[in-house]
Amino acid sequence: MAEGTPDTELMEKIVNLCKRRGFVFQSAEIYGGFRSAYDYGPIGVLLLRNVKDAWWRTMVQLRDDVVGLDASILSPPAVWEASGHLANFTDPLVDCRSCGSRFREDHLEGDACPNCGAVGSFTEARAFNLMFKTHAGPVEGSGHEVYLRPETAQGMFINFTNVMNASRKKPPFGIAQIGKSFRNEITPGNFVFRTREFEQMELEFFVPPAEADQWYEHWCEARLQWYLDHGIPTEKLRLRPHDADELSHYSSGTSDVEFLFPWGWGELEGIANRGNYDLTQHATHSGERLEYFDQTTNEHYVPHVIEPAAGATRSMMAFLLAAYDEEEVNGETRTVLHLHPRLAPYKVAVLPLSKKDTLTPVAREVLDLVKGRWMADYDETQAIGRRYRRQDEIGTPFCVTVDFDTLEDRSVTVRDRDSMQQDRVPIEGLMAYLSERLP
RNA sequence: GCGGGUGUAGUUCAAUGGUAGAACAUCAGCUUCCCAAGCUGAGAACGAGGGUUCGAUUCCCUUCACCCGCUCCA
Repeated sequence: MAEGTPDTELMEKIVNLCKRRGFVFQSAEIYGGFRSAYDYGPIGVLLLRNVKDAWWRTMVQLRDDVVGLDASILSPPAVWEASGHLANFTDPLVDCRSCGSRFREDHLEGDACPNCGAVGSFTEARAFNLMFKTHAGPVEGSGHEVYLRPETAQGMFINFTNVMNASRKKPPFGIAQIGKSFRNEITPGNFVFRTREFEQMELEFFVPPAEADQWYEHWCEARLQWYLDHGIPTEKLRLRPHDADELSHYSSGTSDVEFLFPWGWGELEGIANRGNYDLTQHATHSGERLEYFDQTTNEHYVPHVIEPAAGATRSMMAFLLAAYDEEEVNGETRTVLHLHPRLAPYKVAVLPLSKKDTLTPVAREVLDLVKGRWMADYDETQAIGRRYRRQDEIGTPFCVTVDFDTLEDRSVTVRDRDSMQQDRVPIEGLMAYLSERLP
């Protein structure tokens, strides 16, 4: 597929699969649907959770210099005044009175409408703030306004000293958070790629100012590698440094991790060198000192921040797209998700060869054995081949089949999703067999 | 929000101003059944609201949603 040519066929297949098998549903579908909101079904919630768990494992569990946080979604205006979001997180929009087209004022060059060519036809610019505003308490009015956070990052900044004191960490160290954020996007779209309610996986990594550049490089490499390690092929992934005129108001350097979606390259994650902007802003506005005192040099300093900020929901979509495959098997098409085992919704499916009562007790015994350790599915309806296909379609790495020989030899057939190879394994050795092959 | 397109079972498609068909999928039954097998049977749809009409899934209006552009950035 040539770059820039939308592969709508693949997109439709993924959207259908999501609906059919229970990954993703349109929100409020029975009421005609609610724009830009999606519900994650029985399989989708597992996949999304596995993406988040994989991130947390890499970023928190396996590091001794990162701790976690779960900050509130509702927050007072002061936070967003300090962060700059009230002033800067807006799009100045103008309409052309002549043809009705709408543009961002800061993207226009000159006074003539790019659409119809009318000169001087623009309305006054209206500031469109992307933050959702609501009211706390019983009285609606100014003074009771609160915002839904448009990013999780500010939670880490305003808890900087709390976390540092409680965890006894010192720079370089990071605070990680996974959670929902909300942006009143003018134009959501591309399925779950851009939605008004979405989930982020963010790290704020606080470093001595002199080390900022090297940590920025570190995180760019580390984050790119994370996607490769979890199954995104190298030709569909790239790191793209921002041009100077693309940089956010706070950033002195930003690179995006981008995935080649069916409609073109799209951002999965932004890694930003934010300098000391955030801590300085909050220190100024709150009057609190947000600094670190280095005992070895006897100096106070405001740490610089490197921020890898990833989208959980759009990453999930990227993993789905990358894993999707159709293979010819005996003249039939096999739809299979080659998901990384860590991300697969179910790790194991237990399939009694026949629905006959004689096999059910053993099959249940095997299921009970496995499900204490891994998410497992159980399927006994219709032909065995069909059941293999069902599991292939949702990316289950291993199918365990209980047959009539099992009653005699206490062994089961374990079938590998990718190679379609089968091994005969004693039930007593099944957990050890699977442990060698599953995370 | 603007321009263009599209809304019919779970999915993909038919047909029609007068009782909406199919395929695949799903469910039940039969089959000692290891790669979407076969046979029998079942459930299941005109996005929502209004109008025109004796009668609207079909024509008109409104609305909601999706897709393609403008835009956006996790």
